Amino acid sequence: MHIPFKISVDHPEPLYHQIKTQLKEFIVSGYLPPDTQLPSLRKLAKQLECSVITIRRVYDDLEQEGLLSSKQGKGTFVNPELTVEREEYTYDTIKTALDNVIAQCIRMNLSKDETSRIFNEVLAHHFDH
Amino acid sequence: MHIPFKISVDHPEPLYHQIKTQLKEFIVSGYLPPDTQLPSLRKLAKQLECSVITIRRVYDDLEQEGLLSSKQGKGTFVNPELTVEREEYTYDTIKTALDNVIAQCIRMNLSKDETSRIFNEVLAHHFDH
DNA sequence: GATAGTGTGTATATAAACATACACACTTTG
DNA sequence: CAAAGTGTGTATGTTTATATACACACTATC
Repeated sequence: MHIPFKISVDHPEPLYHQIKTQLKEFIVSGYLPPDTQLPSLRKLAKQLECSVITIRRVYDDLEQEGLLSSKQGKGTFVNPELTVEREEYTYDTIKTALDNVIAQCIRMNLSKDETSRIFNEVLAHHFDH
Repeated sequence: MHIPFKISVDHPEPLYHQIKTQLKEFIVSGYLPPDTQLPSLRKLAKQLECSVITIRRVYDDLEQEGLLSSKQGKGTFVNPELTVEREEYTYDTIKTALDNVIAQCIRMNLSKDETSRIFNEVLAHHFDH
């Protein structure tokens, strides 16, 4: 299957971290429900144009955190017994991200109204098409 | 002088990049106007609890980009001849940041209304106190 | 003029991120 | 059953980020 990752090598954040964060979001949101089979290490590495080790790091980390379950010869699945506080995780994640952006706006002397204007512009662009 | 950097070692982004980005924002916004003297390498390294090399990298990079001007024995200053398209830079920077957060919201299946609600909550918290 | 403080040049070292490669054990497919 | 595909173990190597250290040239202060 193809997962719509949005990865950038120009991003200052390490690749493995970008992939891990997004994969986690797909899982927690329910986009990838429990028992869903993920692409193999080699397939995802190829899709995202990176090495198998990088993907392996992501899958290992998320297995440690209980989100994934891997079996040799079979593949890697979203943990069937996964239970997450979806709303809490979602809220905390987005709140933290917005906190950082708004701190950025303040550093750049952007007014509250300007901030809202840009936000609503970007929001409309993402949702109304 | 003391600059209100917001740096986190837990952040997945390299230190030098966090510092560079924020310093650039302070300059472009006018918070640090042209001809302002910045803290010395050693002072800022001490303030931010990192090595001189890291700060040097930031100052060197921003000097390459024309935002800073360094002179041996004197110090580092915001380039007196700095001209930036403040509004364009500000808009592009914030738009990109919000683009990424809203992509995150979509990955997590957050609705448009929920997204707006959290945004306005965080915005109020930053501006109304 | 001596001292303190400034940036600049340079070196060594460690840790993290990532690539490439090989081999093995296990499972699935034809 | 052989081949293809899966995760697991392991190794080597390169690049990036960062730390620590030293020395030098220049400027400012007392």
